[in-house]
Amino acid sequence: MSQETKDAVNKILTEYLEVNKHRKTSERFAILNEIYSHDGHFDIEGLYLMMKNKKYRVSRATLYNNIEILLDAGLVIKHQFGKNMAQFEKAYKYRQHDHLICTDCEKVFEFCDPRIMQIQRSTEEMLNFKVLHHSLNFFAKCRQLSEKGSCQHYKK
Amino acid sequence: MSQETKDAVNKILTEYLEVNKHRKTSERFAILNEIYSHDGHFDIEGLYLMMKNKKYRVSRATLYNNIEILLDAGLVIKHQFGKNMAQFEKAYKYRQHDHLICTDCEKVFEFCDPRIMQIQRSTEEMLNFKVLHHSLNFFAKCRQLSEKGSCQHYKK
DNA sequence: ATCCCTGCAAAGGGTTTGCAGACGC
DNA sequence: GCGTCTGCAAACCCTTTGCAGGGAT
Repeated sequence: MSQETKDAVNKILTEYLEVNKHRKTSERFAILNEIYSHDGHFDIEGLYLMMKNKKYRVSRATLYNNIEILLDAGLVIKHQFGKNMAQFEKAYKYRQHDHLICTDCEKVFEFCDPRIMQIQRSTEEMLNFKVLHHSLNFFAKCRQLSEKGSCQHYKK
Repeated sequence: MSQETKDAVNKILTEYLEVNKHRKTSERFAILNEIYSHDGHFDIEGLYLMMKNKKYRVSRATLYNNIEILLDAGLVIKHQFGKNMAQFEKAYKYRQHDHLICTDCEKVFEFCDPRIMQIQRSTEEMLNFKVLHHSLNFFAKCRQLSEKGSCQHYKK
């Protein structure tokens, strides 16, 4: 992740905190920067461990509290891929995309289809809502599994 | 829900249990019939209370166990609308549809758009998967709230 | 008669909460 | 200095699990 992007998200967070009269604590910026140092999805426990490994002193409670702020600031997106555990990913300058989850190995693939925005516009008009964000997930079986009897992309 | 539909889903469950060598217990059919006696979404706790109120003797563990069977039999669909609690709805002869969740009052609206199937087909080809099911949710703000300062459709 | 399925209660795991101390403002 | 934010641990809630008894085959 470029320094340019990190500067941009730090600025967005600063402004968000000022506008909403929240304090600019070091933890808040540390969490944001940790998130923007990695690609892909993460969960709270993983984020906690990553920061702990770097000798960063953060509590799980602070992560839970601040992920809400980052969600509200539009810097992070939350997903529920069918498990009880929430997963997140960074949102800034990350192209709009959706997910396909392998029902066999649970690996998550991304894809992008502009037609989802057309559906969104139609739905907004039909129901008289303003859509803030969406979540489209396909749960699918790998064709290699169907054809060869085993899934070729097991997680980890 | 018509008797015709109830007969049909009971038959589907019977065949599913026979094919998969599971026992045809009275609880399984009672749960199925309870689910098909209501419209809209439900969670396990709600289903438990509904059956308990009818003096039906079922345990939560049995509900959790058997909702898995109903999911696998294609008679029920599972949703995770961003809460930690899973929500379900009946699947048989219920037209394909997706959901818009009001970010203000959390009420869930349904809509139907055939273009989602086009996206599904494209994604299947691109990633070489066979999609089993999908989930599309729009999280949106009610225009009445934006314009009038209050949401007009509070839950319950 | 076998052994899968059920009910009950306890355990599990992710998330939230309460509170004392720390620190942004 | 005031009031919010943090860290810690306990509480919470939904879900899963273990086990003994019961019912389907």
